[in-house]
Amino acid sequence: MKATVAPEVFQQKKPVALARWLIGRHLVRRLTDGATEARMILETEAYVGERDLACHARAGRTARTEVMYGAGGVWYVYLCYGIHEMLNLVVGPRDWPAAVLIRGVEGASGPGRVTKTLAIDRSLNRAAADEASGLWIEDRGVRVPRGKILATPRIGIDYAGPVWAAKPWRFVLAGSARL
DNA sequence: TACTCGATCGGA
DNA sequence: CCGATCGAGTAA
Repeated sequence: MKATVAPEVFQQKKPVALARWLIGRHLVRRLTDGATEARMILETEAYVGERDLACHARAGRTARTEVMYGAGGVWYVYLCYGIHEMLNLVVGPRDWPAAVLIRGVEGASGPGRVTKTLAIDRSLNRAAADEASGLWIEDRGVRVPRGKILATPRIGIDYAGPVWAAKPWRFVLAGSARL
């Protein structure tokens, strides 16, 4: 079983639920030589709207965050620490900024490693999550029991303050990453 | 235009 | 524990 996930799925106003649901789905990349590589998603984080002080959209609409204000189903890729490309999937309806950070896939733990491993960079920013862009999500029928998905606070966002830093919006397939 | 600080990682 | 490395956001 293999099915590209339709963009509408990511337009639901449920970033946290979508972040959890993405665990067990596959991130699929088509390389320049035409070959495709699919890796199961093992770790994600949800960033939820302008109120969420950990979310880039806390600053409102800017050149960088504009992509998050579009309808879900497109990629938001940005450079972090001047070194690492971070891959996010924009989620939620139009004018409601939210995204899910892909923090880990099979064989690559950590957001910077995910992008490096799959040759993902800012050229994919604002691109649709479909086969035409060369990077998309598939549901290959893997069933992940709810109890196998752990929820923890998000990583590296202490600047957001104790309330937002404590939100359990990071999801990890049990045993696939450190807590 | 100047300055600050990262949704991280690898090496000491 | 620390340095790398650069662009977005903010203040001026």
